[in-house]
This record gives sequence, structure tokens and C-alpha cells, in this order.
Amino acid sequence: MKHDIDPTLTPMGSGEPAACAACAVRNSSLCGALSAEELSDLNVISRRKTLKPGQLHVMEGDSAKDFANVTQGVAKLLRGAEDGRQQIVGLLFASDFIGGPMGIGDAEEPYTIEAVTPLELCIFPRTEFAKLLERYPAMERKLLDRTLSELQLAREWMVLLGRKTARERVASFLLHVAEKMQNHGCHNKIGFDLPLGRADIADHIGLTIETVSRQVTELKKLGILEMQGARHVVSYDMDALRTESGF
Amino acid sequence: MKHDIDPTLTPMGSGEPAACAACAVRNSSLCGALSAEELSDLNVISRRKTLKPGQLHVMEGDSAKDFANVTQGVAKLLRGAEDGRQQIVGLLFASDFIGGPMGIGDAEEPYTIEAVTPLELCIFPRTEFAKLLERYPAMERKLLDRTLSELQLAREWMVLLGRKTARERVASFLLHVAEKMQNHGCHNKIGFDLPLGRADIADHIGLTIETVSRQVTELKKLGILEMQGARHVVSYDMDALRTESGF
DNA sequence: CGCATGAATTGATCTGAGTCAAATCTCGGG
DNA sequence: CCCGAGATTTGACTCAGATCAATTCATGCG
Repeated sequence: MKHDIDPTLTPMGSGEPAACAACAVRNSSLCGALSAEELSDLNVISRRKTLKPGQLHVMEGDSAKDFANVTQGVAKLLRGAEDGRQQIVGLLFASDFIGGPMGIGDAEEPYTIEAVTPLELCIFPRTEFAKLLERYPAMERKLLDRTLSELQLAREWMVLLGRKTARERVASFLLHVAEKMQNHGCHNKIGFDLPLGRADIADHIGLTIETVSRQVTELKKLGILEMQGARHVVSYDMDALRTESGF
Repeated sequence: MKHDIDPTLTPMGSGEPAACAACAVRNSSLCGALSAEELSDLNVISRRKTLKPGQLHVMEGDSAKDFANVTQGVAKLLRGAEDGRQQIVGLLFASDFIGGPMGIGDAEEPYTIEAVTPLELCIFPRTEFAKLLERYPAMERKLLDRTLSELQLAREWMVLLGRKTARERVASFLLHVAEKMQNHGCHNKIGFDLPLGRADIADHIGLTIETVSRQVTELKKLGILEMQGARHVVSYDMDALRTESGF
């Protein structure tokens, strides 16, 4: 457990006037809905937060204090039971937005959010950000669009968890990560890194570590992919991987 | 397969000026965001659609033509594979809103929607409804809130599908339905009807018909509930049911 | 550069839920 | 009220994936 290490918080705002403008996810995140001038409204309320792998951003049950944007790295969204069983209900990549219940009043964090790689967040106090959403409908619309795609993804995952075999789950997971992580390669052959270890993969696709491992081995034997270390995947045939991923 | 029976479509609008005002889900649906006068904007574009159990409202892959409100009955939202496996990714009850991707352009229906009980929908043409959303931010906000709760529910279901045992799944499902269906009873003892048959329950919680049936039998043996016919549940101890439902 | 430690793989065995196959129940229609 | 089709339950057996138990591998550190 490395959960006790304190994350780093850096104020932005007036000191760095162009912080938002220079942001790596400026265009792909919610902020993309704002013009350069409007952006300064956001700039003044934002703070940067840096987390090391394993550190928690928020914990299930905490009172929700702010919204955030992921500017770098990968985080996992998880729900756990006392007995150790846990389910990763989502992964957060650069430009993803964090902000569960939108009501203005108090609210509880529905999930624990933990950094899986070094993580950089841009956080906004809850009430102030809510005001901005009201002022800039384009941003609220963008949030709605994103929420709808997350809903769709969650339901996709319900199909995976409810009806797919172990093989199909692993193949689907690899395809999902390949899409999200910048990868090199072309056509049918690409390489990419897994942000998660086997334990987290297992918790995301509803299997055990051992089963994940065995399925990866089988995909290697089928000549569909090759591992370079435990984290780097090279797929020789993405189409075949797609076939293995089921419907 | 009863899918070929045509549903009934009735125009509303000018002929029935007060149609919306008299609507059963007036206050609990999105429309609750509108004042009595504003409601007429909605009234003129809405049509009523009636489906019998088993009839489809839309099919996965169709081009999305409209949004809708459920005014009565229960529908299931499902995604299927060619080989017969299918997963119910959600249930729609009275006052739930139907409208997947919000973009103004063309879009595909992501799921098949099928009536499980006699169903009554209030449908709105896609583009016209989108315009109304822009005109009435309160309605758009309400849509965002609803979408967020659906996302939360979907993730809850991911936990069920990914980590819960058969017993826990059946108990969780019963609790979910008990909340959604109007039920009579008090305290710890309540009775309610299951809108779904065993096959649909199985497809919703990622089990087989037989396993669902066996788990229901066991819950009976434990004295937690009693069945009156296959569809009516009487639970003598909701707390015990909650315990069985796992985390 | 070797060593230690946690992560990943592999193997052997077990088991919860699936599959296949009958009963049995239920309920609408005649 | 009875009948029959479809839904549900029950039973016997199987199997995919879990569990338990060693290896083997990778990587960071002294």
C-alpha cells in the first residue's frame, strides 16, 4: 500500500497566464469548448495535481470536492468489497473528465480513483466549475456528449462481463487499450504498452490473474501477438485479434 | 417471434392541447423541467406509440430517428450476438428517457429496444427535440443528470457481472426491481411483480435460466421470499435479501 | 554485475455455473 | 372447467475458469 504518500498540488492561475492555453489536452478535453479568452475563467480556478502510481485521487464514499481533467497518465476507477473482490469500472486516460454526480449540493464519490501510471490532473473546485458549466452551454453540451459515450462504453463492458469467454475478454481488452494508448505501427501490425499489470487487467475484465496470463499465452501460441516483457504487446494481426474478441 | 406486428402510432399535438399536461410522467420525466406554457412546444412535436410485449421499438444498427419517453410499461435494452448470446444492458421504466447519441448528425441505434410489458412511449423527432434542448437549458441539465445516473447504474451492474456470485446476482436483481416497480407492503416485508421472465432475468444478470431458477428456489428455502406464480414475489425479509446481494 | 523481491507464468486440482434432458407448473383459450 | 403450449423447475453430468501451489521471470538496488 503506497496510499499514504501525499500527492503534489500546484496552484496555476494568475502566475501562469497561459497555463491552460499550453495544456496538452487543451483541445481534446472539455476545455476545447471554450475560446482563448473564456479559457482564463477556467485558468483562475484550476490547480495541478500530481500523483505517483498507486496513489489515490479520491476514495469511494468521500464527499466530492472537485472535478478534474486528466492531463497525463492513466488512472483506474474502482469499486471494491471488504473481502478483497474488486471491479475496475473504468480507466481514465489523458483528456478524460472526472466528475461523478453533478448536483450542486453535497455528494459522495461513487468510486475510488487511483493512479496506475504517474498521473497529472487539472482540478477544479466543484461549485465554481458548476457555475462555469452554466455560463458556457457549449461546455455543458460537451460534458453530456462525453457522459453518453462513457455510458455506451460501460454497457459495452457489461456485454463483455456478462457474456464473453475468457479469451474474448482478453482480446477485447487488448483492443481497447491499443485504441487508447498511442501506438506505433500500421495496418494490421502494431505495438503498444499495457498501462495495467495482470492483477488490474483481471479486475477490469472479471477474471483472475492466472486466467489472464493463460489467455495471453494462448494468443501468443496462435501467433496473434508477442510480448516484449510483461507490459509491451506487439500484435502481428489485429484482425485476428478482433475475431478473437467476439461480437 | 412477434416482432413483425406493427406498433400503433397516434399523433398528439394540436388535437389534444393538454396531452402533455395530463401525462402520467409529466413531473418525473425530462418534461418536468418545462413550465406549463413551454410544454406546448413539446406537445406539438410529440407522438404516442404503443407496443405489445415482444415488439421492437428500435433495432441495433438502425439509423436513429427519434428520442422518446416511456410513459407506461417496461422495455429492455439489449445487445446481441449472432450465436444467440445476448446481454440486457438496461431496463426502461415509466418516465425513463430513450435517446442514445446526441449529436445532431446521423447516428446508429446502439441497442435494440423491446417491450417486455405493454408499452407506451411518447416520441419526439430527433432534430426537433435537439432544438428544444438548446432552447431550454434546464431540460438539457436534467438530461445530463439522468445520463449520469444511468452511467452509475451501468457501472454498478459491471460490478454485479464481473464479481458477484449467482446468489448475489439474483438477490441484487430482485432488490433492483423491487425499487423500480411500485410495490405494496411495509418495513421489511414487501410484494412486487417481476416484469421479466426467467430468460430475460438471466440475460440481464449474466446467468442461465436454470441457474436463476435454482437460486430463486434456494432463496425460498432460506425463508427470504416466496413466489406466487412465477412472476409475483413476496419477500419476508428485505434486509436478508440485501445481505444476500453482496456488496 | 549479481541478488532479492514482487510480478508473471505454469501446473494440478477443484468447483460453481453451464449444458442437456426430463418432469412439472401455469395460464389463456376453447 | 379442461387442455395444451410455453415457461419454469429439477436432476444428472460436464467444463471453463477459479484456486492452490510451485517455478520462472524481470527489474531495481546495493
